[in-house]
Amino acid sequence: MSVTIKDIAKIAGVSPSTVSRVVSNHPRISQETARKVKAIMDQLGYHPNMMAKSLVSKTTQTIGIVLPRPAEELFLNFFFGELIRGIVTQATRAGYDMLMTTATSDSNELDAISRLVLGRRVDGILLLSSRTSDPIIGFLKQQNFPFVLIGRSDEFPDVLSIDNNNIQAAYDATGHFIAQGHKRIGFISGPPNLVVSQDRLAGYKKALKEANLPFNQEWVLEGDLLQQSGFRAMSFFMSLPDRPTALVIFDDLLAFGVLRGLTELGYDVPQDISIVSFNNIPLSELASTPISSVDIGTYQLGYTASQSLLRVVQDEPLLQNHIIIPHRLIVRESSINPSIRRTDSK
Amino acid sequence: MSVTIKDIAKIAGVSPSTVSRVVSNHPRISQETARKVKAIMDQLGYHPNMMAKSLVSKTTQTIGIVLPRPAEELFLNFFFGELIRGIVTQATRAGYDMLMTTATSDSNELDAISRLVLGRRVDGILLLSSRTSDPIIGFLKQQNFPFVLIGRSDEFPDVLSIDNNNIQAAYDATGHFIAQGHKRIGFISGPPNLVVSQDRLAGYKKALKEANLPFNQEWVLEGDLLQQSGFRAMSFFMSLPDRPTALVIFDDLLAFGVLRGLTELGYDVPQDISIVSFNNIPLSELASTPISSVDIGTYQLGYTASQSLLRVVQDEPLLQNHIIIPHRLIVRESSINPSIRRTDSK
DNA sequence: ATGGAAAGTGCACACGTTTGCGCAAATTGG
DNA sequence: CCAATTTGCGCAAACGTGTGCACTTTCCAT
Repeated sequence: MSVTIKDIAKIAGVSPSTVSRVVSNHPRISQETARKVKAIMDQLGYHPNMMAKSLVSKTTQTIGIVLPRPAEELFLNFFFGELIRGIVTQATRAGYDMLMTTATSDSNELDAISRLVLGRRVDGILLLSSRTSDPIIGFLKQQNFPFVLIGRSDEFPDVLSIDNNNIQAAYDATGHFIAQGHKRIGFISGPPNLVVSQDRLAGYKKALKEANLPFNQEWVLEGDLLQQSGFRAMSFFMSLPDRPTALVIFDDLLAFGVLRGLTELGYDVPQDISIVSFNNIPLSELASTPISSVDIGTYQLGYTASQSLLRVVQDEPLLQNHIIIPHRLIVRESSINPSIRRTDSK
Repeated sequence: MSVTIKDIAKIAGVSPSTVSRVVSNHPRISQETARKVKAIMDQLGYHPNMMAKSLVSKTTQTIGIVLPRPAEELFLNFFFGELIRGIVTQATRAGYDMLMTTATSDSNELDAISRLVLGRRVDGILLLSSRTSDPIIGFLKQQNFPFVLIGRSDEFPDVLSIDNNNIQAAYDATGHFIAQGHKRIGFISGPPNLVVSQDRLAGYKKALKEANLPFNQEWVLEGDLLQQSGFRAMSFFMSLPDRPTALVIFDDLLAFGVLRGLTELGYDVPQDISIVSFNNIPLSELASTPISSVDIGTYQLGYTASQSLLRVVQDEPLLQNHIIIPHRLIVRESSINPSIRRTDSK
C-alpha cells in the first residue's frame, strides 16, 4: 500500500484538501502548515498517484507515439531510433513521458491510436510517418485531439507538421550528379504511399527537367526501407542494356544494399556507378565506399515535433503551423566519380 | 466530452454496474442485456477511460523502461533500438503498452524510476543495463515492485534477469584468434561500471590463460559506446612499440571507429591487424571490411525480457529466474588473416 | 406445492485526487 | 474601533470505473 494524501492529512492533522494544496503550491496556504505537511510527506515518502491525478485533471503528462508498422520491420532502420531519440529527449526535458505502442498490422493502426486517444491515456499524439491518404488524421481531427505530423498531409493542409523540404533535397541530390555531367540518373524510391517518397521523386523529376534530361520510367524503381529491396533494385538496373551511371536512393539502408550488391557483382562505386542517398545515418560514412547522403536532421525533426506538440497540448501559441527542418547534402566518395570529373574540366 | 459508462447506462435503462459487467464479460449477465448494452456502446463509440480503470484496478497495462543515460548518447548505438524493438513487439502482442522516459543525468535516474513506480504509472519495469552497483535495484526490491533486469546483478543474485553468457562469448571471440595462431591479442572494453564489460574482459582473460598467453594490462583499454573512443583506443594501440596483431572489441560501433582509424592511417584489416567485436548490428557486414561480430540475439533479449516481466506482473509462474540467450560468433573478413592461416597450416 | 439454489440486477462505496464554495479568524484602512 | 477585505482551511462533490452485498426473480428437485 502506498501512502496517500489522506494518510498525510491524518498525521498532519489537516484535511486532504490542504495537503493537496500544499503539493500544488497553492498560494493560500500558510508557510507553517506547508512546512509541516512537506516534512511528513518526505518522511513517509509520499508520491502522488498519477492515475487519480489524471482522472480528475484530464491530463496525463504523456505523449503517445504509434509505430506505423509492426515494430519489427521498423526499428531495423536506424532512422526511427534517431527520431525517437529526439522526441524522448525533448519530452523528458519538458516533464513529459512517452507512451509507445505499435500496430500489429497495417489495418489495426487506427485501433491502437484510439486506444490511446479515447482511453485518455495520452495528452497528444505524434505521427511518425505521413501517407498520402491516412484515415488516422481524419480521426484525430474529428476527435479534435492534439497531434503533430512528422511529414506532410496533402489531404489536410492545415494539420500541424514538421517536415523537410524533400522536393528540394532530392533536387539537390540529383543536381549534384547533373553538375558532374551525368546524363543517365536512376532513382530508387521508397514505399509509394508515403508522401516523402513522392516528394523526393518529384524533386528528382524537377532536376531532370530543368537540365533538359529525359525522364525514363524504367529508371525509377520502388523499394521499401530494407537492404534487400536495395539489392533487388540494383540487380534490375544492372541487367538493363542501357543502364544509369548514377543512382539517387531513397534511404541509406537501401543504399547499403545497393553498394553491397554492386561490390559482389564486381562493379566499382563510384567508378562504374555513383550513388547518393538520404537520411545520413551515422554509419553511412563508414561503408566500404563512404556513402554520400542528404542529412535531414532526423534528431532535430523528432525534437522539434515533440516541442510543437507540447506547445499545443499546453495551449501555448504556436509560431507556425509548418516547420521545415533544413537539409544538407553530405558529399562522400560514393558520388564523386573522378573520371567524369576529368571529362568535365576538359 | 467522451462517452462514459453512465451515459450508456442511462440510455440502456440499466445501472452503471451492469454496463461495467457487460464490458468485462461478467458471467451473471443475461444474453439479452449484454446484447442491448453492447449495441448502444458501439453506437455511441464507447471506450473505457483507462485512468479511471487503473485507479480502481491498480493496474495500468503498461510496462516502463528508463533509458539509463541521457537518451541522446544512447540511441546512437543501434543496440538499444534493437532491444526496444524486441520489447515493444512482445508487449504489444500481450496487450501492454510501453512507457519510456529517460534520465537527464546519471544522478536522477532513480528519480525517473520512482516517478513511474510510486506514481503507479506502470505495472513493471525493465532495466536495460546492469551496472556493477546499482541503487535502482535495491530500491525496486525494497518497494517489492516487479522488474526484470537485462544483464546480471552480482549484488542481488536472485533478481530476475535475462542475459547472455558474456564470459563465454568473449572467450569464444578470443579463442577464435588464438586458434589462428595470434599471440598478441588486445582488448577494447566498454564502460568499466557495466557488468557486461567485466564479463567480456573476464572471458578474454580466461581464454588467454588457457592458451598460456600472458595477460598484458597495456593491451586493455576502456572505451564507451561511441565510435570516437574506438578511434582513440586504436591510435593508442598503434603507437605502441610492441602492438597487438588482433583486437577484441566491446561493441560494433567501437569497431567501426577502429576500422576507420586504421584505414585512415594506412593499415590493412585483417592483414596488419585483425578485429572481432560484439552485438552484430546489421551494418557490421557492410563495413569496408566486413566485421566479425558475436551475435548476442539482441532482439531476442528484449523480447524475452518483456515476456518474463509480463509473466511476473500477471502472477504467472516463471520457469527460471535467469535466462541465457545464446550467442554466436559470426566470422567475417575482419578476423581472418590469410597470411597467419598459411603459417598455421604449414 | 415448497424450499433452496442460481441467475440477474442495483445500491453504495471505494480508488486518490482536485476544486468551488463557505466560513472563521486575522489583517487592513480610514 | 469597526467595516471590509484577505488569509487559511475544511466540506463535499466530482472524475469514471469496479465490486461486495443484498435483493428479487426464476428455476429445479423433492
